[in-house]
Amino acid sequence: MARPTIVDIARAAGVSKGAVSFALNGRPGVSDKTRARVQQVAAEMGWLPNVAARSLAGTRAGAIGLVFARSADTLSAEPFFMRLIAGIESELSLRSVALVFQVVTDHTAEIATYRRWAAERRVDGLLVVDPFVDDDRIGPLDELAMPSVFVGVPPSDDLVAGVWSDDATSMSQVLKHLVGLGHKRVVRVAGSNNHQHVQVRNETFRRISAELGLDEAMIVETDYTAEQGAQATRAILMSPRPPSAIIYDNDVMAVAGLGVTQQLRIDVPGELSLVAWDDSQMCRICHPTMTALGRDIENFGATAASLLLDMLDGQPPRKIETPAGVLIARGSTGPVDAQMHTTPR
Amino acid sequence: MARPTIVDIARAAGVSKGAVSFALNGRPGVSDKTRARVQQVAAEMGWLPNVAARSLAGTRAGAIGLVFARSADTLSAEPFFMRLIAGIESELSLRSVALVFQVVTDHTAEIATYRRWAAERRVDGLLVVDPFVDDDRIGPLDELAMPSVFVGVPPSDDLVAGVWSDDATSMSQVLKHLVGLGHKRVVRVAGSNNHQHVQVRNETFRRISAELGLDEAMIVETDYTAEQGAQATRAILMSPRPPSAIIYDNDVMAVAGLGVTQQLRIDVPGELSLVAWDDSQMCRICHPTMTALGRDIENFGATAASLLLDMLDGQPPRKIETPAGVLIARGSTGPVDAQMHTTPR
DNA sequence: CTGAAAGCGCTTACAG
DNA sequence: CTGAAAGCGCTTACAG
Repeated sequence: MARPTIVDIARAAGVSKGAVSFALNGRPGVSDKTRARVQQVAAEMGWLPNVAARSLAGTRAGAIGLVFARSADTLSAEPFFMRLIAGIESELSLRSVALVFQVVTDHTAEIATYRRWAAERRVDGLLVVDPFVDDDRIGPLDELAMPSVFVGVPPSDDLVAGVWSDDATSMSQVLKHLVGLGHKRVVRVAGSNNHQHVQVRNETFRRISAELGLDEAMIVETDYTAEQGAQATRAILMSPRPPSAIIYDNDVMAVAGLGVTQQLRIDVPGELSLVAWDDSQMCRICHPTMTALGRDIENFGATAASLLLDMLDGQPPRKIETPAGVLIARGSTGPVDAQMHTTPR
Repeated sequence: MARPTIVDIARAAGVSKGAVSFALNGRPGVSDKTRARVQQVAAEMGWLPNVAARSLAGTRAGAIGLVFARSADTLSAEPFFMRLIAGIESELSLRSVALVFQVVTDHTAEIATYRRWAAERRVDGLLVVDPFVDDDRIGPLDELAMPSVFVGVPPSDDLVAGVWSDDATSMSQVLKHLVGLGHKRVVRVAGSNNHQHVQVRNETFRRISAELGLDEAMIVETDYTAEQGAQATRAILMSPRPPSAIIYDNDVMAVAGLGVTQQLRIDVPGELSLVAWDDSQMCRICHPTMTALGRDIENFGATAASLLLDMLDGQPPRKIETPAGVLIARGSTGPVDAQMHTTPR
C-alpha cells in the first residue's frame, strides 16, 4: 500500500486528523490513552511525517544547514572537517534531523547559500564554521533571522550562540610539556590571523610563554596548508637563532614540517621537537610519530548541533565551552640538548 | 516585505498563478513574451521557490541524498571522500539542488536512512558509494523506487546506473612505470575484497602482471586503515622473498607503509619502491614524496551527480566510465638494484 | 495560449 | 478533551 498519511492513521485509530497531529507531536489536546493508541497505530503502519507538508504548514523543515567555505584541497587534507561532520551527524540522527551540506569557495557564495536556503525554507537553522574577526556573515545572518550557532568562536557580544574549546588550558598543557623537557625557545606556526580562534590561541601562547619564563614568543602566520607549513618551518630553522620546539596550528602543517626536518637532516626529537594541534591518523603514521594536542572534535560538533537543536525547540541561545584537548606525547618531542642549540646550523 | 510567492508575481505580472508556474518552470503553455515578463518580475522580486510547497505538490524535493557508511576514522583520514563531495557539490550548485548528507556506521543504518528519506520525501535521488559484491542495498533501493547512481562500480547487469573509473589503464600505467625501473616482484596491498572495485583492480593487477612478465602477482587484503597498511607492509618485508615494489590501494596505507620502512631502516626508493593509489597532500608532504596514481576525484563526483540529475530530468539511466588516473612519479619509486634483492633481509 | 480550481500532507486556531 | 475547516505555496489537469 502507499505511504500512510495522518488521514489513514486517523481513520485506523478512530480519531480526527488534528488529534493525530497533536498526539504525534507530543502536544497537549489529547488524552494519554488516545495519544498512546495513535502512536501505536502510527508505528504499526510505518508512518513518517512528510517533511514537505510539515514544513509548508509552517513549522520546521526538519533540517539544518552547514556550509564549508574552503577549497577542496584544505577540506580533504584536514581530518578535522569530516570529524566535525561525523559529530554533528551523531546528534542530528538521534533527533531525526537531516543535514543539508554545501561546499563553496568563499564567504560571498556562503552568504548566497544562506539566503537561498532561507528563501526556499530549506533549513531551520545553521551551523557556521570558521568564525572571522569582524565576520561579514553576521549581518546577513541577522537579517535572515535564521537561528545560528557559531562553531569554534570565542565568547563575544556580537554572537548570540556558539561553542568553542578551552584553548587556554590546551596551550598551557603543550607549553608545560615542552618546558618540562627543558625547552626555552618555542615558535608557534599559526593559522590565518583572520580567524578568531587563531587570535585567541596567539594571545594565550604569548601570555603563557611569558608566565613560564620562555624566550620571546614568536608566531608565524600561515594559511594552514602543507605548503606554507613547510615553508614556515624552513624559514624558522634557517633563522639566526632557531627554536628548539615548534607548535603547529594543525596536523597537516606539523607533518609537513617534519618532512622539512628530514630534508634538512635535522634530527627530531634530538635537535628539534614538534607538536601538532589536533591529533589524527597522520600524526600516528609519520615517523617519528607526532606529539599532538588531541581534541574530541566529534564531541565538539555534537555539542554545536545539540545547542542549535535546543534553540529550535525554543530554548534560549547559549555559549558553550567544550573541554580542553589532551596532550598525546609521542616521538616528535624530547628533551632539549642545550649544547646543540649554541651551534648555529 | 515578506518573501514573495507566485501569487505576488502573478499579480505584478498581471497573469494567473498557473501561468507563472509554467513560465518559471520552462513548460509550454505560455507565450514567449509572457514567459520573459514573468521571469523578469520574479527575478526583480527575488523570488525563489519554496521547496516544501514544490515537493508537496508532487514534484521534486530539490535535493539528493548521500550516505557514507564508514567510521569517522576512515572518512577523516582519507582525503578521497571530501574531494568526492566537493565534486558532487560543484555539479549540484550549478542546478540549485541541495545535498542531504549523512554519516552512519553500517549498511543497515544506511538502508534505514534511505527508507526514512523516501518516506519523508526528503530527496529525489541517491548517490550510493562503496559498492559491494552482492550488495545488500540493491533490493531495498529497488523497492523504494528511488533513482540511484552507484559511484565507483564496475559495469554489471545488476545496476542500472553508475560511474566508475578506468582502473585497467591506471593499473597498467603503474605497472609499466615499475617494470621500466627494472622491478620484477611487485605486491599489491588491496582494500577489502568485498568492494567491487577492489576485485576489479585485483583481477587487472593479476592480468597485467602476467602480461608484463612479472613474478607471481601477490595480493594482501586489508581494511584500508593505516594500521593494516603498516601491518601488511611489515609482513611483506619480513617474508622470505620480499618484493622490490609495493602498490597500495590508498594514500593512507602507502604513507603508513613508508613509516614502517623508516622503522626497519629500509631505504626508499633505494631498496624498495612504493606507489599510492590516489594522490593527496599526504603524498606530497611525506619524505621521500610518494609516487601516486592521481585520479580526478572531483570530476568523478561531478560526473556521478550530473548523471543522477539527468535521470531526475527524465533521461535514461546510464553507465559512465571516467578517465583513468595519471601516474605522478615522485621520490618513492626508483630503479631496482638487483644485488640488494638477492640478500635476504 | 490563459484562467479558475483542486489537491499534495501537514499544523493550528476555532468552535463545540 | 475532540472535531471540522482553513491555509501553507506550489503544480497540474481541466475548461475556456
